[in-house]
Order: sequence, then C-alpha cells, then structure tokens
Amino acid sequence: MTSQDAERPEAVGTSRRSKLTPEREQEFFDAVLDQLRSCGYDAVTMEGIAASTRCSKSTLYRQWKTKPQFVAAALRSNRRVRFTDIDTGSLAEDLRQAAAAAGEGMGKDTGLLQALGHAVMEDPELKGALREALVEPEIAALRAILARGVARGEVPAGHPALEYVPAQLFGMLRMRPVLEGEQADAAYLVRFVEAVVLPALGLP
Amino acid sequence: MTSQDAERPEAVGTSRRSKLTPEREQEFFDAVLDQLRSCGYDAVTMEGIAASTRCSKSTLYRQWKTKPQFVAAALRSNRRVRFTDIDTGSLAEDLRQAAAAAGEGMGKDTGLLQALGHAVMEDPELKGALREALVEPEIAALRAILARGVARGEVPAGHPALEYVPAQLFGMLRMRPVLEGEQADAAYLVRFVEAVVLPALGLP
DNA sequence: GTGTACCGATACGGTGGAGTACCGGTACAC
DNA sequence: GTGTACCGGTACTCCACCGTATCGGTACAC
Repeated sequence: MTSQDAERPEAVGTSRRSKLTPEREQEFFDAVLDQLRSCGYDAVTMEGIAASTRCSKSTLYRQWKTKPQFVAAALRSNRRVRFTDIDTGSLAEDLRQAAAAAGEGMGKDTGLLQALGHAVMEDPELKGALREALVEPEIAALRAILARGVARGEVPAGHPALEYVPAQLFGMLRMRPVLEGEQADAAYLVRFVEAVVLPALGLP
Repeated sequence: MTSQDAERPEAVGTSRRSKLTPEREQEFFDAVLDQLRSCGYDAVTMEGIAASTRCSKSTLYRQWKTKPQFVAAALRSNRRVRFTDIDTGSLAEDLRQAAAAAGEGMGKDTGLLQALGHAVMEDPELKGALREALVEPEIAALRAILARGVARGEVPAGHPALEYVPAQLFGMLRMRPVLEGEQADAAYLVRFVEAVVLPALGLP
C-alpha cells in the first residue's frame, strides 16, 4: 500500500515535478488499456480509472488535461513492436512466424483498435496516438520482412500480392471473431498464411 | 407529412395498436442507422432520433422498451443481402463481382459493424440482431458462390484457401481505412481479388 | 525542524442522456 | 357527434460522468 519506490535511479538530478513514479504511471495506463479492451472507449472514465488505481481524479487531471489526452498517453505507453525480431532468412518462414506472433499476443492490440473505433474520428490526438503506437510500427516491420524477401529474390519486386499482406494479416485477426465467434489464434493464422498468403506470392 | 397509409393489407383484421405506418417506422430506423454509421453507438440517443425524425420520445418508448432494443430493431430492418444475385457461371467472375459489390455499398454495413464494436458485448439482443442482419446472410451468400464454383469443378472441394475467402473480403474492407486511411472501394477490392484470392485458389 | 509541493480524498457545478409523466390535438370507429 | 386511443411536445426525475476546487496528510529538500 505504501509508496514502494525503493530506488529509482533515473529520477535523481533531473527536475521531475511529479512525484508519480513511472511504475505508478504505468498502472494508470494499464488500467486504461484494460478498460478500453474490455468495455470500449466510452467505458473508460476518469473516475473509474481513479477508483480502480486508488488514486484521485485530481492526480490524473494534474498530469493530463483531458480524457482523450490521457487515453492517448496510455496508448503511446503501449508502443512495442512484435515483428522486428523476425528474420529467419526465408520469407515463408518469416511470414509464418509473424502470423504466429500476431496470434499470440495481438488479440490485445486488435481489441484496442476495435475499442477506439469511432472515438478516433473525433479526436485527432487519439487518432495520431493510435497510429503511432499500434498501426505504423507493426506495418513497417512487416514491410521490412517483405522487402528482405524481395531482396533475396524469393518474390519478384512489385508482385501484386505484396501490398496486401499486412492488411490481410490484420484483417483476419480482426474478422475471425466477428464471423466465426472464435479468436484468431496462432495456429489459425499460420494455416491462413500457408493456405493463402504464400500461394498468392508464389511461394511453396 | 400526413399519415400516408393508403392501404396496408397486413393491418386489417389483426390488432395493430400502433398508428405508425411501416414507412414511418423505417424513417426512425434509417435515422438510427445513419447516426450509428457516422458517430457510433453512444451517439445514438433517443432524444436525437426523436428530434431528427420529428417524433417524440414518447412515441419511441411506446414501441420499444429501451435503447438497445430500438437499435436492434433498426438493425433487423436493415437485413438485405447483396451477394445473392451474383451467379455468372464463373467463380472468378463471381468473386470479382462480389468484391465490386462489397466496395460499392458495403462501406455502410462495415460502418455499422465498426460502430457497434463493443456495445454488442454487453447486450445479447444487439449481438444477435447484428449477426442476423449483417453478418450471416452475407457470409452464407458468399459461401454459396464458392460452393457453386466447387460444384463446377473450378476448385477442388476442401481447397484450404476456400474457408478464408469471406473473412478476407470483409477484412480488407475493414482494414484498409485503418492502415492506409483510404476507403476500400470497388476497384481496390477487385484488384485484391485478382492479386490474392484467385491465385490462392489456383484460378487465373 | 520547517517549508513546499504534490498526493489522495471528497465535494461540487455543469452537462447530457435514459426513461417517465402528463397534456392537448386529432384521426378513426361506430 | 361522441369516444377512444394514439401521436407529438414538453417538462420532469434520475443518474453518470467531466472537469474544478478545496483540504488534510506527507515525503522530501534544506
């Protein structure tokens, strides 16, 4: 219960006005993201977050001016790319691993994408944070995988199926729950890659 | 403006208590659907719908007990399938036409799907209405197209890419706006079908 | 020890939407 | 013509949330 900061090496000489530790801040963000995923954007309330993290609304409003800014900050805190480490030397295998990685951990990010749906339309800051935190890094990493495959000569440059690969992966991830009522897990996505993506690219 | 019922054969002997004509009812539903598409579920308010259709909240609440029930009724009124008329005798051409049809008119339905995102989680009635009105009919029609192709021998039965076709189409429709910021129009979807779906099925 | 500045709690004003209640008008039945 | 039942309008209660203000407690600086 008490402030369990122990030592916090980065916050020594610098002028950190807020006494909130980064860990504490992350607690807020995690609460926001959980709430977003489970109940949608409108269900994220400053009062709810304050209550569930045992802080006060004042504290939240001291750090972030408005709710959209708060949510945007939480999104940015979530930035982390899953596809960057993938580089097996074979495009087919890279794509399989990307599919597996997507299935493993990305139900979460897809949930966020879903939750923010229309809220994004109205607040440009939210929109920017969403793209910056979730969409663009993953897309870029995926395109890098594809570019390496092209550079190795596995697929001819400009192959018409190339441009659709990222959207296909994300699309399947997003649509399977809607169409079939089941999560798009790693096994499903790997099967999809092997049944559709690889053949479309002319790979075995 | 006046009650333009003319004749309404179904409402003769039976006890139709409400004096609302079906056309009037459809006005309400259209307002709900428009609002859903443009601003999301939480933006649909009984007061807003009442105002924009020049009826009174009382009227709405006389017909439907709660807002979710009202929205569900509106969804069900929207049921209409777009893919059923497609049957050119060639699977490739059928899929091209389906893609075009999807691009033409279905930004609308996809908008609904998006708008209802999480609201669906909380109200089973809404969830049922959504599936019943939007998801299942289109999927079924698409599967029928595929089954005809299989029956004609254009694609071997059990081809692994078959099961993914509906999700692919819906997925692209849904993800392009997110990933590229542009609508997935008919031309885009037809190109996608030709670049990915047909090759994956082993069609020219 | 003293000061300062932040934290957590709580109370408050303001807004907006869900439902409800009531009322006058009117179309249709008979 | 009279009655009935529904429609549209409006006013109302209730409630949840945003964002602000105020206050006591306390950790840390010096």
